[in-house]
Amino acid sequence: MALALVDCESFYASCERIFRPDLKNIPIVVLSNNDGCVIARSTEAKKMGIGMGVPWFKVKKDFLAMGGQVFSSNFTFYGDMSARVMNILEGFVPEIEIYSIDEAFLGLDSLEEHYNLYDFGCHMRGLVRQWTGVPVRIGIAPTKTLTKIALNEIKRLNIPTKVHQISTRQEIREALINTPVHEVWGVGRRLTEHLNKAKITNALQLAEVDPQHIKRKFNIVLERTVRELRGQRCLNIEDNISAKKQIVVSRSFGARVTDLKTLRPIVSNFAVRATEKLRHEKQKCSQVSVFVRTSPFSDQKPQHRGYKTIELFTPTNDTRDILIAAKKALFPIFRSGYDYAKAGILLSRFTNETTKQYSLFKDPNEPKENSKFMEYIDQLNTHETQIYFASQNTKSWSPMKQNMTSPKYTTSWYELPIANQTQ
DNA sequence: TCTGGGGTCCTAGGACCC
DNA sequence: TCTGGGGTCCTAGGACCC
Repeated sequence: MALALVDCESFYASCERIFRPDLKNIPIVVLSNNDGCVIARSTEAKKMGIGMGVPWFKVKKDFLAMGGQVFSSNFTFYGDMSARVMNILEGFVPEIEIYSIDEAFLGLDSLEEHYNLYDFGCHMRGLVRQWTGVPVRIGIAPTKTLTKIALNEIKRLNIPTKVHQISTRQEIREALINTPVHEVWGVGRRLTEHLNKAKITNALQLAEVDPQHIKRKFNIVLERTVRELRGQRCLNIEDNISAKKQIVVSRSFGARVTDLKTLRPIVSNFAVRATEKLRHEKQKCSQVSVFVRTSPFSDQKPQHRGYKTIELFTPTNDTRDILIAAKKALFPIFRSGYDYAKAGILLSRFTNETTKQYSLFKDPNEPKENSKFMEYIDQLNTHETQIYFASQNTKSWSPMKQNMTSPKYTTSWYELPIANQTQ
């Protein structure tokens, strides 16, 4: 029984380094949209004490003064590098679950009898590194929750190969003792508080509680975690990819928005993007929600959060329908006199694109279904937007600040890295 | 001055049924 | 004045993840 968890080391920061060898050993941070928070740090930046998720403005001065290098996020590039890494992993194993942009679980049960899994891991790591430049770490263990712990052990034990397997009772026990309970996968801030009160501070203590008891005192999710820590597999490799249940497009604004005239076109842009994603998933939705909110951090200013859901009688993935619904949802929740900092749209209640369930009460005046129309627009907009809807803001997709983005090295002909340039 | 975005799962409680 | 028992479905909100 063995699974592996492969995770890319400081993924975004590592990506920025791939075509910039001059950044080797230089501290790097990557920022969220609007250059708001730090969302990735290279090892050197972590050593400097830059925390995950800290507001950039709080650490900017010190970080730059110490010679750090900063990047705005370049998700087009990271997404492409991620796909390359996953593609390689897929070639090695029969079962893979792409868990996030920088992590994948691998099912190794059928390989166990043919290979030494540790050597297998080292081999994979080497090839991923050689073919993409991305450094990965690999944790091997009987359950998903334990693979996470195996990964953490790489750091604690300072394992140079960055591959670690825990499989014997003794190895697992040793790892659990050294894992603080808040580092266990599935144990967040709230649960840590409760567990600490019950004198449970490390993973071994958690593993030794009766799972039934945990279920009664907490919930079934934590019960599964306990069983997984004991080596009982509760979570399997889910290779049944995607089938999303909701799609969200939301952004914080670079500058506060106070009037509907500015806000409406922004929300329309979100709606257009969300519906593109929906068509890409080959789904239709029958719920459209819009939210707006002020900044929770400007606590002297009046606060407002608005949220409204519109039901559609007939499931759709036609941008025109979604735009109408978005407008219907936005108008009643918007209030003048507030400085809005963020807005977003959420599509939900999906049905498969091919099934047609018409409402008994379908409005006969609703536009006729014409999927070809959206298909043509998608084709025209594949690489850059050429066709806009009238209610969109065509000048800026969302009013964002973002000044330090690296080139789209691998996805744009105009931004390819140049080799052999004189230094 | 400046604080991300996109997801999942579970549960309690309300609405409704007979 | 007195007002059952058992069930399903849905949703908002909480907690967690990266």
